Amino acid sequence: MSIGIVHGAVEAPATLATGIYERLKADILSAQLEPGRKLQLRFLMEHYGAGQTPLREALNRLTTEDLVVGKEQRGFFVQSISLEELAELTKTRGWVEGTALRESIANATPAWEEALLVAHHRLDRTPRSLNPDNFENNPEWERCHRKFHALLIGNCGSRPLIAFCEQLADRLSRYRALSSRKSFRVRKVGEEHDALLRAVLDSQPDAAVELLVAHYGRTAAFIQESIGNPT
Amino acid sequence: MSIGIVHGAVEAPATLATGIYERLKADILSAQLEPGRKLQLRFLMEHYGAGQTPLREALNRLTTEDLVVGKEQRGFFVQSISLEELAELTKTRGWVEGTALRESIANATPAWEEALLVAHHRLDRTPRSLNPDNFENNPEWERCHRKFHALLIGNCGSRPLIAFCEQLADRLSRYRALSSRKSFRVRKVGEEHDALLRAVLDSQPDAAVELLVAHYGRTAAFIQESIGNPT
DNA sequence: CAAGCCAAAAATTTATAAATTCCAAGTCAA
DNA sequence: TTGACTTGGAATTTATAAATTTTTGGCTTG
Repeated sequence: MSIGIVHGAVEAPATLATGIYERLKADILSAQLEPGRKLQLRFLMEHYGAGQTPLREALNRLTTEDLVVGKEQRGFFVQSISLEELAELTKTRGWVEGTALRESIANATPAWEEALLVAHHRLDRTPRSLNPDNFENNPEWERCHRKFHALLIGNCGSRPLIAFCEQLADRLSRYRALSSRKSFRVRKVGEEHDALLRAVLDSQPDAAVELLVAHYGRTAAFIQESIGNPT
Repeated sequence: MSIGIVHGAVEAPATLATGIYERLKADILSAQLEPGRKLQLRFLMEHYGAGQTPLREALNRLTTEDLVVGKEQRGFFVQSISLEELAELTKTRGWVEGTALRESIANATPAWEEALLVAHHRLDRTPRSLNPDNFENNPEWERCHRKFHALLIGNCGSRPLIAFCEQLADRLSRYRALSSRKSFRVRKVGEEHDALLRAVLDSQPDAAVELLVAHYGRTAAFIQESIGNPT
């Protein structure tokens, strides 16, 4: 999910199909298109203002990413969610990002450590909520958070692994979006990031991986609770 | 790359697009469509006997799997290969299948161990070459081999991880196809599989993972040699 | 009440049109 | 004369509109 920013301006996608793809993906990840929903072409054409071909292409790409399921001859649906999948994704993310983080630390360079430090600083500075009283999700914080985590594993030296981690993060972000829609309570994660950063900069892979896995585990438990108990 | 066999008959894909997708994927993996080749719609339409839309859908799916690259407004190309990617894929496969195998062993059940035993037996029984004198790749052996390796990691309890392993195996199979095209020498892998099976059945995860990683490492070295030195 | 048929809706595919890129020939300046 | 830059047309990709299947849900009929 790369954000195409060039000199402050959003780079226009060269083709309609990729534009639709990005918008559709964003709408699914933010759960504006809710899990299980049927994606009828007529509706999509009207909603996104495009013909069938670009839509069909976008849907096919998302199918490979498991965000959309295509039942043959019966149309496309937003992939449905389940507590089981949440657990499976979290478990897998822990394993995979664990090895990626270990490799990243093993390959550590000053430049990487400094980038990590900066990303953490920015994350720390960015307010979690747009509104100090009522929680209102701050997309800028989301970006910083994502960037920080991407950087943690980004030094592992395997582009396929990084891409897989991104995919897992995408699939999990849908659960987070649903959670924050139901519950206005917010978990404090600042300390967890602090400890993680310290372990990484101190070259303590075992501790770092343990902290990372625990971090994801707590997020999953939090989400599970807020989704399981409808408010 | 699931082979759709039901009661001995190949299940016909419900839609043209998925049929094309499977054929195109097979042709890319077997390197009949060579790396870097431009995939012109006119040629594909003629060659696969289909319209543009199903082809376009297939290409878009393959794009997400990194088997095809789509340059915007400039068409589609078979993903090119490089020794660098070979190394990266091999390394990643070792890491990921390593953790998957560990989990599989941790979750071991009698049924799984027996399935593994059977798969190994079948692999052992199937001749590597169709022709005893000159090497001629036996697709049945390929299937058995793949099945054995899939089973090894298939008990890990994470469908996303299994899917990722399959994708890595797909991307690597292209290199193997190119290698066996250039060199008629064949590596003996029977003993490696034997040792691997024994370590798994003896519940020795460390040894098993080491054997698996070494197995993939040797395969990569073999391929690298035969591709690097054109015969 | 179940099975089968018919009409409407929806997905898939083909055919047509529009937009973009590519290539080569030609022009101009150095 | 050479090299870089433009220009026109052909080829190709992308998008829209129309046609073809396939499914679905209701209705009739046994």
